[in-house]
Amino acid sequence: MSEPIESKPRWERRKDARPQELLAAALQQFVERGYAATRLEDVARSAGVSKGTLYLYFENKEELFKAVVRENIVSSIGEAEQAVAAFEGPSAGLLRAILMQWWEQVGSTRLAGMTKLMMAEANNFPDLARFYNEEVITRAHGLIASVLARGVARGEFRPHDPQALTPILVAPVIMLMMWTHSFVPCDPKVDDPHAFMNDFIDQTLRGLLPPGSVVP
Amino acid sequence: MSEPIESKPRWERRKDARPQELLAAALQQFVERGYAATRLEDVARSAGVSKGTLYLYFENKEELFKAVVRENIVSSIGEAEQAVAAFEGPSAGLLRAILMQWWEQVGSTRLAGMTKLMMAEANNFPDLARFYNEEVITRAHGLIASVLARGVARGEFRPHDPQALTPILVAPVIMLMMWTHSFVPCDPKVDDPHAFMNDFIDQTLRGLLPPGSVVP
Amino acid sequence: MSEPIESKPRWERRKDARPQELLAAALQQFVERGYAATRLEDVARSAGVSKGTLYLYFENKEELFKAVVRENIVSSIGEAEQAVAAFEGPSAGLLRAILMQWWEQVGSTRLAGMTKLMMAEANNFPDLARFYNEEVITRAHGLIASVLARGVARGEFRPHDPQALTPILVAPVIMLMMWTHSFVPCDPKVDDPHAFMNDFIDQTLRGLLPPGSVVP
Amino acid sequence: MSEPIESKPRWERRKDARPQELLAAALQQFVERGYAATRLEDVARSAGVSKGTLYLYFENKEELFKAVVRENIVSSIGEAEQAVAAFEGPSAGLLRAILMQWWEQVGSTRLAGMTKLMMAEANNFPDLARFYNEEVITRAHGLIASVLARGVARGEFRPHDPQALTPILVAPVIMLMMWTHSFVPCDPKVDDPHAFMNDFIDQTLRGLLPPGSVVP
DNA sequence: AATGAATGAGGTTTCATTCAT
DNA sequence: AATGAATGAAACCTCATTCAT
Repeated sequence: MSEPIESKPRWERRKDARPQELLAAALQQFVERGYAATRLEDVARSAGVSKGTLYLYFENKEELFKAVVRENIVSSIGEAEQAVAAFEGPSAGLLRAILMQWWEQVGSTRLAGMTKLMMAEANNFPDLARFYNEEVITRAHGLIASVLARGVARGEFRPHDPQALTPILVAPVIMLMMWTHSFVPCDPKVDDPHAFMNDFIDQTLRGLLPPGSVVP
Repeated sequence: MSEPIESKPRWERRKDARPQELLAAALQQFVERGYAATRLEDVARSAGVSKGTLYLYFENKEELFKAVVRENIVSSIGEAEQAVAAFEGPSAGLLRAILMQWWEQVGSTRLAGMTKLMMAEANNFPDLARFYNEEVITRAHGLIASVLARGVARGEFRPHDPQALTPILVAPVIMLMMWTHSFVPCDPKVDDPHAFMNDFIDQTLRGLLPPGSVVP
Repeated sequence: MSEPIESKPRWERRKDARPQELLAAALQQFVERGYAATRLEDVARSAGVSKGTLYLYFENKEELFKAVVRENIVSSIGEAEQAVAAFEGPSAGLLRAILMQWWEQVGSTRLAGMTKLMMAEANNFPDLARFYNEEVITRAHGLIASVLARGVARGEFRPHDPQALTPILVAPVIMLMMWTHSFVPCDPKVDDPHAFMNDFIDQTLRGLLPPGSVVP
Repeated sequence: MSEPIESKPRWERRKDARPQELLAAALQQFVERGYAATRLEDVARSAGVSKGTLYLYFENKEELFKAVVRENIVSSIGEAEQAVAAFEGPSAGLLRAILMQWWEQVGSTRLAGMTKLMMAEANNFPDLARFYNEEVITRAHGLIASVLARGVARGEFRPHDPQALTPILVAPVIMLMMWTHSFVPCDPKVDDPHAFMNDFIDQTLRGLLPPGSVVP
């Protein structure tokens, strides 16, 4: 919708550019409507080509979907991993920074739609699920867990098993993304994502206070 | 009693038992395939009846779905509301009880699939989303919020806005349900839901400690 | 199997044994909705019986329809025929009286619905059409034609072939009936049937003036 | 020209010819079976295409029907309106011409079946009825009324209200069309439509003679 | 390489008809 | 005789996929 129309004249498109344009159009449709409800005709039209052309590049709807997912899971996790490694200072700040960055770079962008898409369709596309799990989820969890472990090691967080706590800790961010792409249109219970993130981080850090400390 | 010769009737009259059987079959199919992908014929066959019979009991697919939700989920919430109203004792215990009950009656059963389904398809079925939001989400959130408010009022929880904290607090349970019906088959990161719930509740209650108290 | 070889005329079967209520209910539904759109369940409910009961009395929908038509074509034409035979006075008055009576006793009553029904379904039920044609149309036309012939014989109407003029003359009354049961709900172009009838008779009588007379 | 070996393609591309072919097939089916009873699959097969193809050209059954009406009937009325506007000479001749043309272009063709169909099914398809009333009936009536008004204005017809007389005047033509598609097969009372039309027009014009004139 | 007309299987819903009770 | 639960054959419409151009 907010995507500017490609202004290049049709006959000048380069062969190599085609698949990218198709994937971009498909991404938008899939994110907007889900897998089943996305009509290939809409994808084609939104990419400015005919339905038949899609089949020149992708065997069928399923393969197109898989290609979309693979293409768009270019995790910016790598950067985050480096940022964590280089960070100096209190772990609470690190955790806050990491989560806020996540929200800003992923959760509040179109990529959040991919997350929702994956949750919604993982069951129907097991190999995609495996792929996504390895490339994204496992690494992201590892990153969070490493921050937790750092906090524990430095005595800033209460002792706990970071691997176990990570999914719990991460859940609200993911839910916020999913919420935005599901129920918000019919009832925006969570109308201020920023406030949500702040409250969430506050509550989380309180829960991590080491024993013996006095609650502020 | 001498058994008469097996006459193998073309069909059987089971007026009273039917609705329950149909709802059970529908629940299974919906959870397994999602709303859009569930074919009424499959529901019917899985209940051992013909397609037409479904329409004797439910006006259409949407009403069938709503009936499944009402039968299984809404009723649970009703019980929980009563349990909360009748509860006496510390709010931490109440919160723990309510969340555990939720997990046991919904989260750990097939019903969890309904939650995942709704998140996945809410976008494409606004009427369903509205219904589910009103009948389930709003009521469930209200219930949790009331427990939080109770804790604040009794000085057991730190002061906060229960309406704002509820979605945050509730997120891990929902994520656990969604997880179960999406990525768990390919990588059971959360392999012990019970431990997950305990850790989650522990972390949550820690986060709710009132200011000035000493972290245990 | 127990069907006697003797082929009794269909429309004389067990007339007295048939529940009049079923036929009455069916008549109303057929007139209101037409053949195809009438649901046997509605007929049954409106007669206060179950769907199955209908099948105890009528083989199927088609036979029910035929029975309804046969039952309700009790032409009051007999009376009219006698009235015509006994009439003394100018033929214009006779024609006016006959047409007005037709409108009042048939056209403005529920029987008009039967006329429309027959026109609409004649093609799909040829034997009914034949039956209706013999019992109603032919006799009614004969009656009108006899009045025209009387007028010609007495020098009151211009010379013409009554058999040929009758369908022309009769058309507006029939159209008025059909109109009432088709387009009037969406656009009551003919909102005053009485005025319609008066204008129609006036125009008709003018058209019948004998040559040489001066138009009033 | 040597005919190439028959390759028998699964289907043929005929973009330009298709709509006409489909409309022709639809007209035939609608007239033959009625609106409700016409199955789009039959229309398709009768046009030599598949069900889906129909939907490439027409949004749904209703739009297909409207297109048939527009293509065949509405266009005729347009021509007639122009003919009336351009006509010079006595109004009796105009009226005769217009009615005869109507008979020849619509009444005596398959299109007459559409008129019958609309009368038969208007009740059950209010949208169709509204459409037909606006596009056909109102315009046709307006046309006739304008001719009557012209005759009155020129002193050729007796003074009267054209709006009121039109439905009366038009009835015999419509009845003739309906007749043809209902009872004629079982009893061709009206066996010579041309004679019918002539007698009808004669009778009508006689009825329109201005006061004081001498009946010929 | 690209098109887009054509296909046809598949989905929801309706309702005349059957038959166990 | 009466019931009404159950059936299943259509009917409309959609859309992934194919293929002649």
